[in-house]
Amino acid sequence: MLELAVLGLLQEAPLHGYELRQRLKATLGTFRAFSYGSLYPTLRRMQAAGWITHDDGDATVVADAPPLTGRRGKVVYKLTAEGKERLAELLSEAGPSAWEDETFGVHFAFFGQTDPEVRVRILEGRRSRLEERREGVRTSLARTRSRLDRYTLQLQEHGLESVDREVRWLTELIETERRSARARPADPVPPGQAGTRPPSDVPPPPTATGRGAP
Amino acid sequence: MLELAVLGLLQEAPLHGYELRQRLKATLGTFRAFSYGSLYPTLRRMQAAGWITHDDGDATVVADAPPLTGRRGKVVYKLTAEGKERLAELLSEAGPSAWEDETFGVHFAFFGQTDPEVRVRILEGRRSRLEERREGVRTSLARTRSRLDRYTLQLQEHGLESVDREVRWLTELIETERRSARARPADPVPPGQAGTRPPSDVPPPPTATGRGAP
DNA sequence: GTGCGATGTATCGCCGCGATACATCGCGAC
DNA sequence: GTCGCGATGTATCGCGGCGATACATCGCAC
Repeated sequence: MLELAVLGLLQEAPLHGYELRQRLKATLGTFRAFSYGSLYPTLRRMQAAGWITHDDGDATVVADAPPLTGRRGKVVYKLTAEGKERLAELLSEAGPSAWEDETFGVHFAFFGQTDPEVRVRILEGRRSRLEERREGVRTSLARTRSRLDRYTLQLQEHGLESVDREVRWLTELIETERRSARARPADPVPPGQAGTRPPSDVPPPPTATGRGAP
Repeated sequence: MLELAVLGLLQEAPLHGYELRQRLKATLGTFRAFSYGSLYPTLRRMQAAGWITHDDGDATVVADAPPLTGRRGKVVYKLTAEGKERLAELLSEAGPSAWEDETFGVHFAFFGQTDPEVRVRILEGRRSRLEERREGVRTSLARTRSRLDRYTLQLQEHGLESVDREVRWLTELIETERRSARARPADPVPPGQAGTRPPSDVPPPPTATGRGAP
């Protein structure tokens, strides 16, 4: 989760912890926090796994600075070759691990680096996931509606409408993806491995954000 | 968090673990899971704290059943007097602890047992919280819009619209609360302590759910 | 020249989640 | 009539994220 986010961000440019967190907030802030309390341990884990290296800048340069004060240099992280492989692997995943509530946002944020085929499959997966849930809530709501507290009901209905909204959003996105896939054929994974391609040239931006009737 | 949810549910009726979880899903399912992995430890903690007791039903009744098979009776939990006090205390809180993302839903779900004054303050607190966040995202979006990836942008905008939607929802709810407060005066906390009252008679249900233009 | 807010690295304890294990019960298929 | 299966029921474990917190440096304003 955080792992994917970090790999995705470092793919674009080497960063140090603080900056990483800023980007995290800027990119995913609407729905996810990612405090240092998870970031640093994750970085440690990833380094141990060999996905990233820390090219720790100062420290060596200012080697004659008072070592007792614990002179701390910025620790700049960047991807290793294995890290890039790992990223490609994560980005090519199109299963539940990509469309569950907690993960979907992160995967979506890096759609720019994701294979078009995978994009569609993830979007569809999430949509049917949400549709399932919606049906569940709807029926359980129909059964218990009368017995329910006024506020509980209101909460339920607000949640239901949120889900509805996201389903509509996803449907729009899927259609857009389909359209640009049709406009750009000769893409159905000709060479060996899929998902490893970084380009992901943005398709003709179709004016985005269906500004229609909300 | 879970603590409040459990207290709130047990206030309505004694329940055992499994049932408790069902209710939890039914009441908050749209936005919160609450697996057994948190439920049982919480129940344990709450019992240790003295908020609840388990009137474990069977086990004693069928005392002659083979004890080696570990005959397990349903464990029915119910509130103690201290538990009721604790619940009242939690329900009377109208600070950030009541309107943050994770907590708001639970507090709202038990608005039926909450003092009308507190209800309004929580709703307003949440609303300004969301408005703050919205402003933050909006400006940061305005600054970086051009540099942003197509998908990141889309994600951001969808998030922003979600926040907008919730703000509108809250505004509606606040107005409704205000209206029923005006219709039912002589309520501004006449006796000693506030928030301790369980009645919370539902105000004249104003046909709910603004079925207007969505 | 001093204080304060942004930058920067890091840890700690808490809490919730998903997976899993295991036992019982009621019911329909065969 | 029994066999299995899905619902009911209690419980644990490890993982990962969160908020609070600590502490150090830097640049700038007053």
